[in-house]
Amino acid sequence: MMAIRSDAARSRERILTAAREQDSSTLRLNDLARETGLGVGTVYRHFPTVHALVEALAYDTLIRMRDLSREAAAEPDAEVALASFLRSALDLQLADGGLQAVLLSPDDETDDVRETKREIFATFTAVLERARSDGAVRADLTVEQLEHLICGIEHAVRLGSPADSEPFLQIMLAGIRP
Amino acid sequence: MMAIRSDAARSRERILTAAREQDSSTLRLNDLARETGLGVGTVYRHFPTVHALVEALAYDTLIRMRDLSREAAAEPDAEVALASFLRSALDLQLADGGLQAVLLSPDDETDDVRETKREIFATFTAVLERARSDGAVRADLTVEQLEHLICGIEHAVRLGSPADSEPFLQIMLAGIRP
DNA sequence: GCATTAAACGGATACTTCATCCGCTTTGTG
DNA sequence: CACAAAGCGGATGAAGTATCCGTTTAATGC
Repeated sequence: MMAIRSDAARSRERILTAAREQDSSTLRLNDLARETGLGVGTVYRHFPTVHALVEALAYDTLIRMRDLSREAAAEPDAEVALASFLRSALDLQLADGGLQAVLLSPDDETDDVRETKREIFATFTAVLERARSDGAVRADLTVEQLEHLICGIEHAVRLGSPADSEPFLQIMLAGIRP
Repeated sequence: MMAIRSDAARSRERILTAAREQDSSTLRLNDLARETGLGVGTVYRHFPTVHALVEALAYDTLIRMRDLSREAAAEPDAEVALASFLRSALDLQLADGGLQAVLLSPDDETDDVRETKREIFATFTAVLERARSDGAVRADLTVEQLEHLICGIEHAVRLGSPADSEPFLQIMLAGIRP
């Protein structure tokens, strides 16, 4: 059996490196081909769609999110745990412009991404459940709603300055209490 | 001097009518030409860009927003006035998918739109000012921040169901209190 | 009515962007 | 070193975008 070929690994890295210098919302596969000196065919074989590339770019951030989720879940105080989880999620989504799309997409390109997302959502559910039974959040709030709210806050911060991040998060945290 | 020609008025209405049947985020000027039976040149003369068309489509909603703003500002209780203003803004933005872009755009196509937006923001500023001096909202919150938060909530609601609108608004209203 | 002309109309067409296909090249293995 | 299997490249066709200009039409003045 044949391992991953060295030229393919090199091409892949060249594409990812070039893509990291761009805004994920305006990525153009043909442009990356020109910038890297690779053929368009090569770029499209590695990443058949822009979303496949965005997902590959976001994978490191996703792993970081999983790790921070675990840490948040280990926090004894349920309300602190939830706040910590939400702050991490918001910070990472602001740092990685493609993460929101990856988190919300129902179709993951790779099993690694699917499994990592699964763990993050499971942890999130547990943290919210604990906060709920402590009476620290509104009883009717679901994980999906909170996820959407974080995406909304991300959007709001992007409309203004990154400095709005913390005040907006505080407003959300204050607002979700019973 | 020549008034607006009747054929031009008819073409304009045909385009607007056809455009209203579509999602404002996926409007295609060439498609509208085909659907209306008009030439592409005609469509592009009336609306040189998609944004020009979106703005024309949103104008009625914008007028409605201005009227509801005036009503909210007439409310004696400052906190109720602010809540009323924000609820109207959210509802209208959810009803008109192009309104957010029109409100946030710094470049308005027509003077009517510019003037209407100016009045809405002036009213909004006055309502927020009054709520602030009543101690009904956080002292450091600006009009821009609140505007962005409403856009964020709109985004969050669009990610889920319209039924999330009221709970999300409640969370925001609770969160912006001191 | 009819002539005049400014304005509007239409759609061919040039330009840009997107994604595939397939002949050629490179890599790793026996 | 031969020979698959995998990867590479870029010409190319399909799709979308927007302009230009010759033709038509509506309003106005006589």
